[in-house]
Amino acid sequence: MIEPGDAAVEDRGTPTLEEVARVAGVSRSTVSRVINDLPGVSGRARESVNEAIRLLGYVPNEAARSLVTRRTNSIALVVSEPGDRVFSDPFFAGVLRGIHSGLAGSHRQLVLMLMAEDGNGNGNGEQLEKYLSSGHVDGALVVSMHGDDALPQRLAEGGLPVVVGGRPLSGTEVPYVDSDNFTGGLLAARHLVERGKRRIATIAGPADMAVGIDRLVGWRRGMSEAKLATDAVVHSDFSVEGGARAMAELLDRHPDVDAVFAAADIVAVGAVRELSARGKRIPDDVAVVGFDDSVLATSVTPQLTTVRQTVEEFGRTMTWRLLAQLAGEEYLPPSILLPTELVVRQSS
Amino acid sequence: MIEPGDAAVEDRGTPTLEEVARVAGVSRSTVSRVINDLPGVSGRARESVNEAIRLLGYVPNEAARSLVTRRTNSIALVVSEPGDRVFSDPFFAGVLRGIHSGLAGSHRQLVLMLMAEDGNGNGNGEQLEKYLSSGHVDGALVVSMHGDDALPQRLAEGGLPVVVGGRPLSGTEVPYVDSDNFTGGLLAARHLVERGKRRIATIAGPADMAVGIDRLVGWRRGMSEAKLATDAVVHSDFSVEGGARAMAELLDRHPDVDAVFAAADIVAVGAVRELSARGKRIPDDVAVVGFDDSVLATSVTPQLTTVRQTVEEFGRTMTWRLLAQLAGEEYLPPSILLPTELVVRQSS
DNA sequence: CACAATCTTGGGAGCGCTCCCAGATTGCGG
DNA sequence: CCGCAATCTGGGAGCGCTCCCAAGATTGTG
Repeated sequence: MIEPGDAAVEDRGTPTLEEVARVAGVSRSTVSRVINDLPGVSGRARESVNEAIRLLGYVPNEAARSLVTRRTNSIALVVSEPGDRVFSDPFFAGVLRGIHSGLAGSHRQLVLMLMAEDGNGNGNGEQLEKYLSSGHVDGALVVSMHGDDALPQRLAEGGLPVVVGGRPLSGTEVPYVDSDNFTGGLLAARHLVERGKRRIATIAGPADMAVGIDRLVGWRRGMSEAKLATDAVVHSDFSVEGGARAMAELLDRHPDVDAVFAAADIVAVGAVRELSARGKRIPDDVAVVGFDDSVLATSVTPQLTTVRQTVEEFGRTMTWRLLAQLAGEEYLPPSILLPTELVVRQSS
Repeated sequence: MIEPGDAAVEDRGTPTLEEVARVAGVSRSTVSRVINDLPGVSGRARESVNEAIRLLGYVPNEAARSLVTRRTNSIALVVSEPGDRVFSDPFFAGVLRGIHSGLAGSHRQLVLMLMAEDGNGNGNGEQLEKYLSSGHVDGALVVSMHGDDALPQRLAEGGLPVVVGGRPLSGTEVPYVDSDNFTGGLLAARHLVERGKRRIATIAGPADMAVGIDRLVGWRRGMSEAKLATDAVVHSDFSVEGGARAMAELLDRHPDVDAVFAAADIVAVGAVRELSARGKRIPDDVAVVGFDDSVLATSVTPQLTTVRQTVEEFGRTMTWRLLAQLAGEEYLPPSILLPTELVVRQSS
């Protein structure tokens, strides 16, 4: 029996593979095999190695390992937003939780990188790109790209496995994960039609983001199905104020509006506020449908009918896709759409 | 002049120090000196090395460097919350932004680690602790510890530089950064007294968090100064509903309350909602003061008088403290309190 | 019982870098 | 013109690990 205090065990700094080998009475190679769970080790050897590891509190030196394997066991999460907006967004919180849960058990670390501008228009994008493409991480998850930033494309071309969250605007080879925003918009429109509404407006998201476009297009499809006009459209950013402003504009331009599909719950909240301010009853005068099914949906009065997307699954799926690619799996889907579903509450 | 395409430059994979040396016509050592900005290199040598680096697109291999220097150039951000709550919290978003900005130019990466439980009560805390104390990161920032988790203490004892965000409940040697919550509470109380209020209540934060206790104690101090009673106290979690419930309880128990200091804006929002529901006018019947000066403060009606804490500075200060410690600076303050100030708006 | 096939094991080489030390070069006063 | 310090440069060793290959141990088979 080996005990701490044995001459063989005594030691100064962090234990190395070599010392584990000495204590276990085997060679470096054998210890390495045990650690990496490789075959070709007798039960006896395996046991004494594990015992020695426990005894010494040995933890492999990642740097040394990384140096030879050319893997870093870390992946980057690139967030290309000023930070404030993203991080206070419940959507992002859910995605992050999903990523974390998707990473559990994979023995990989998450390196967080914000793409920021320093106020002089100088971003850290170049530096970030260099870092990412230099083998510091095994892969990257990129979320909330606006417009058609070609960063993911360039990274992928540089040989780095990349998965994008949210459909990129410009067609690209880079795999992405997204909610089925089109179907979500479609469901919202159909639902409002079924409710007997005929003058259905929408407050769409930003016109330069796929998430805005896709939901709008889905809504249009639903309207066309019912042979209804699709002219009551206003774009807004994702904020309460934006939603309120957009609602006001809609009411001014189309006083006969009897329903509105807002591209996000937060926008719907603004719309509800404006409607209430104008004395419109919800849903009788104007029905409202949101998108996201975030906490907001159930914390306003009336509670929102909304299109649910499973944000946590979003993050988990991105992670899964990336890890699968890293593992060299074949026939992986280039992109993945996650289902959305309608949740009916009081506002419609 | 060296050109890409020269025989000396041609190459297969990622360039190494050695190749840069060859191209530049100097030795490994000289290149290393240039890269690490060490003295003792002639201008001529330095130039040709830089030229070669540019030419080859050389980026140092962090693993190799880390292996010998025993530094990783990365620090951990440990968040010990279920994730959802923290990440959707604007406070945390600001802190994260501050950390990021504090890290800018330091050439260090942020490794994000969530302390999560898997629903069976099994956390990843042990694994996380092992990882952190095994030299995978140079230091750690730990935020939102609840109660008196001894993780930071243990990490610090293990030799890892640690800075905690928010005063730990139990006394500890670990340096921390916090807002001056005591003074914040004091300012709020004094302000309400000055406004002529005499029956001033408080909705305090959780009794097991320093942030809750300190603000409460500050309020008590302010009340004592004015010789006012400090019995109208109710604790609440940081949520709108909690705030509303707490306000209801206060009104039931002390119908004569004419002012309330809420330990957070989000709680104040709940209080405002409850007050409005009961037909109380703000600030005439009951004045309200919040804490944080988050976006909430200005997005409710009436806009909140609140105690401002500079969240971004919070994160930046944590980072600074950690980096300074890593740099071996002496006479560093064990803990740092950031000033809070009163922002008067409509609710008081 | 000899020999092949299989399973285990150990040692060497080398990943790309930093750091130390010794050697080469230069400057300058005696 | 030499000596000695100051400046600059190069090579070796080694960080802790993985991976390859050869050698040893064990088992099976004619």
